[in-house]
Amino acid sequence: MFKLSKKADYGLIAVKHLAMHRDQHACSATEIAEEYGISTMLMAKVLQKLARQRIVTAKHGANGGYLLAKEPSQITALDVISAIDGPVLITSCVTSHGNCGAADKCSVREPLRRVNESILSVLSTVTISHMSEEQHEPVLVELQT
Amino acid sequence: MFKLSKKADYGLIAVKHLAMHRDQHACSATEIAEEYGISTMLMAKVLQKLARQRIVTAKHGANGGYLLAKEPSQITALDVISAIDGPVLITSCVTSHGNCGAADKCSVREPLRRVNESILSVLSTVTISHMSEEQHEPVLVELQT
DNA sequence: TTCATTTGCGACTGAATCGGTCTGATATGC
DNA sequence: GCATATCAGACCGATTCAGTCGCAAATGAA
Repeated sequence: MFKLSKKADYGLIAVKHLAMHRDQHACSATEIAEEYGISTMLMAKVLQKLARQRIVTAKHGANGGYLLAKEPSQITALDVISAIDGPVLITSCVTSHGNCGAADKCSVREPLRRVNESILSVLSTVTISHMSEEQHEPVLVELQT
Repeated sequence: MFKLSKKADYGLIAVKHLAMHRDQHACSATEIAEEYGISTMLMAKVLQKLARQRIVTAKHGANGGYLLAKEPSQITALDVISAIDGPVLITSCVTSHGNCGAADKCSVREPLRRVNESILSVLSTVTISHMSEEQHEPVLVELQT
């Protein structure tokens, strides 16, 4: 529980890799997968999802591969994670079409919604360029308790 | 992914319920379960885990039940969640006995560790009394990017 | 002291999710 | 035309999760 899926994990690795190698050649799924010892098939799938959400752009054909579609500072961890795993919702109650049967009785829905907001805020504060930098300046995130 | 388990969810509901009924009688698992339309068996299991982690205290026997072991302001969401689901780790890499095979190659481990810290910080800032109050004062959480 | 009530704990099951694979189609450069 | 890539969806096995059951132990009340 409360864990990133491996696919999302691989997505972050891939995007960071692309960020470090940009303005160079396009990186193929195979290239990235081998670099980090990850299954080629799986990495390909992850990159496809990232491409569909326009986080990376794909170049078909020989010597093709993937390139970042935006500046690393414009891509947040949340972008990558939700591109791969769908929207980040810490409880099933929080979903737009509230399907939680006990919704009317549930007393923790609203507080959890606020916790969810805070986590989204954390994830969208961290960008790929943050993840590549060495220095780590603290940032303050406002949290509605 | 990135979702609270239902058990953790129920745990928060139960603890909040106990917070609202404290200084009254001890609440049995059955009582709480029925109040929110949750399986009695499952709620009992959840409360047992909370008792084992000394978040609630159990009273055996007839008219027994559970009571909060601490002040609601001293119980954080993180306490409840990790009592039920174990430590909160957003990736398997982050664990103490780093079992991630590609650990040495993995370039996102350190950044994700910091994101994990931030989430822990959010979860441990929100207390049960916060979740019971109506007013929601913003709190600033420091986030190491 | 007997009995109903309630917690404690581990084993178990069915369902859902997840990691990972395979196949085939399509696009592109040489 | 062929090798190299991406694209899309079906597919499977393993793990995890929600929920159940049975039995033991503690406690209060009759």
